[in-house]
Amino acid sequence: MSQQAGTRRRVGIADVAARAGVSLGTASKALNGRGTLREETRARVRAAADELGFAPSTVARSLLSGRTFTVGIITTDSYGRFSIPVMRGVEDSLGVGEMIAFLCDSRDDPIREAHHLRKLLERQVDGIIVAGRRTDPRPPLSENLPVPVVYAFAPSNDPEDCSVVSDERGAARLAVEHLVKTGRRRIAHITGPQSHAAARERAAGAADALAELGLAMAGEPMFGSWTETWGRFAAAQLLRGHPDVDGVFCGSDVVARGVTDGLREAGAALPMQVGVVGIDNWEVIAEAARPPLTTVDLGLEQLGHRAGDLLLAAIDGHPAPGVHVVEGHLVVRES
Amino acid sequence: MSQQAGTRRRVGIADVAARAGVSLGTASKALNGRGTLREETRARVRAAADELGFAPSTVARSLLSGRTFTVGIITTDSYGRFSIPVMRGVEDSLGVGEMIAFLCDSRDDPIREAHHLRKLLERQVDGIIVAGRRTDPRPPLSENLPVPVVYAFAPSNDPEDCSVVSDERGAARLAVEHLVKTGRRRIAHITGPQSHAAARERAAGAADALAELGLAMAGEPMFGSWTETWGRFAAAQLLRGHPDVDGVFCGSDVVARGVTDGLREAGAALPMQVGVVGIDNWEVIAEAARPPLTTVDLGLEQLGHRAGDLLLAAIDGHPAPGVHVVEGHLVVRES
DNA sequence: AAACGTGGGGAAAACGTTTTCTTGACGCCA
DNA sequence: TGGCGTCAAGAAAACGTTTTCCCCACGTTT
Repeated sequence: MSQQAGTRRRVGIADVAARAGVSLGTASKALNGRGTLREETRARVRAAADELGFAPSTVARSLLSGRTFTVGIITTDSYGRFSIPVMRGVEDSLGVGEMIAFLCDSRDDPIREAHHLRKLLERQVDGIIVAGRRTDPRPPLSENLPVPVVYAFAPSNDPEDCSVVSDERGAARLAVEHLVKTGRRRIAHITGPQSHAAARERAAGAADALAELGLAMAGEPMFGSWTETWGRFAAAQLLRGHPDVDGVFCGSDVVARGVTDGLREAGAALPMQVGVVGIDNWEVIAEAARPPLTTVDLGLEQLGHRAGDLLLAAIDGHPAPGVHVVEGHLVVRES
Repeated sequence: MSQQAGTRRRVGIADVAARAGVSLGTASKALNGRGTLREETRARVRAAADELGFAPSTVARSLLSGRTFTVGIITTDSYGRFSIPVMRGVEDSLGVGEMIAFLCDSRDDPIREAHHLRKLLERQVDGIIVAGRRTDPRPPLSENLPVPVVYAFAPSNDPEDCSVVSDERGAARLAVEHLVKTGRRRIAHITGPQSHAAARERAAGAADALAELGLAMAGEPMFGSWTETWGRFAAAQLLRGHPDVDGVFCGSDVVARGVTDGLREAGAALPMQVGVVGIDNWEVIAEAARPPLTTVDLGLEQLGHRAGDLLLAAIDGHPAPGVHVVEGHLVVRES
């Protein structure tokens, strides 16, 4: 139990072998369940390992096997609302395979990204996940990498790469269908900047869903920014142009929150007169809104989990190139 | 340039040596600037390495040196508002030392934490950073670890450990002083649950600062929860009990945002009649408030950076046990 | 001219595992 | 009784570096 006072050397498998009175190789086999050994011998080795608190060096093991059981996660926004749940899902998925992840924050800087990539390859990671903060497609990491790569949230613009994305159009459809189901008929759309693929996709999805239900959107989609300020402003403007609007689908929870405030302060009764639905399920925003926001959860954690699973499969030699879509789900609150 | 079509083996230093016509050891010395070699030889080896795209295997290097140039970050809330900037700072600090971090999310579960710890030690990390999501002291990771540990944000309750914390009382002081400087005299405090050390410390700091300025707090500190709903409710109640209040220091931006809404809707003119200051500088909250929130930034990224620096120093044999405090700074907006 | 120092570079050990190959003992069958 | 198959375990190679030790050739000094 007690450590020798002097140099505290790492206890290696050689120490275990010596204590159990067997050779080095035998100890290895005993601990890994390989080879043919007497059960009594195995037990003796295991006991010795326990007594010494032996933990095998992953480094030595990696050197031999060429596998490190590590992956790299390169994220463009560590701060982000989006990459965090994705990372959480990834970690969850990797954990079952006894893998562990290196975290690299590229901060949207290609130079930092290249630097991180080099570091990861030097460390011989078994695979890499690239998590973006916007849904817009991004250029691939590099050509001819020696390890598999999975793009999460922000897909690669090479369709041969493996990407996992959220179902933006489906999310818009869920939101619109909820509004219609709750009796809304004159539905407007207030969202973020048109330069963002997410805003465009959600607008298109909403238009499609409305059309299929035989409805027309109340006015054109209102593109602006992902801010509450824009939501408030747009809501007031909307009410002036379309006083009879009874539903607003917003491109994000932040916008939706601004919209609820804008509508309420312009005299609309929420949720009776106008229903509002957002996207993101960002709880600190959605729950504090008045009324608390009904919203679509994009399932980012599942997305990350899926990305991890796909990467593990690719590492095991079963790559699944192409774009994989993860569905979201509606979270009904009071708006 | 072009790869041989067959097995794509990793290019090792042996390949470089062969190409440069020198021995393995010489190649190593040339690339690492060790030993005494002719400059011409060094250049030849470097050229060969470049042509082959040689990248040394960190794994092999680690095996020999016993150092891996990796650290583990164990965080109790990957989702979190708090650990993210901390991690960002840590990564920043480590990057200059060519180190890289493993990310482990313990989700506040001691079992997961122990599991992650084991994984990290197996991988022979050079050090560990533990990042919490609350400022309350936490039990140390484990006794007698073979690597240095630095606690960030949530300190260890063993004062012999190395912890880095934010200056909660100082932050409260900054907020109160700002209110006083802008002419407020009847200042109240609305904050989160008394069970949180952060709420208690900030309240104590505010009381101290007011006392030093010869003022008394308007009423007792109002403890509640870290929500907007509580902020709104408390603001209305405050105005009933102390109609002449002209400043509110809030324990967080979320609470402060609720307070601004509550005050405004109770008829107070902001920021003329009542000044409000928060803590956190959570931009999405603070900037969307009306008026945009003046708040104290706790300097979490610097905190993380500091933690990284301290860990690197400890790894280099210069530990600095004890509690290290990082100062925040005021961010003046319009409230 | 012999001894010595030094610059330049090679050979081999070391790190801690896993895995393959080999060896020895024993039992069974002819 | 001899040969063969099998079970158990040891010996050694392998992974890709770094580093120590050693050697050789050359120039300098006495």
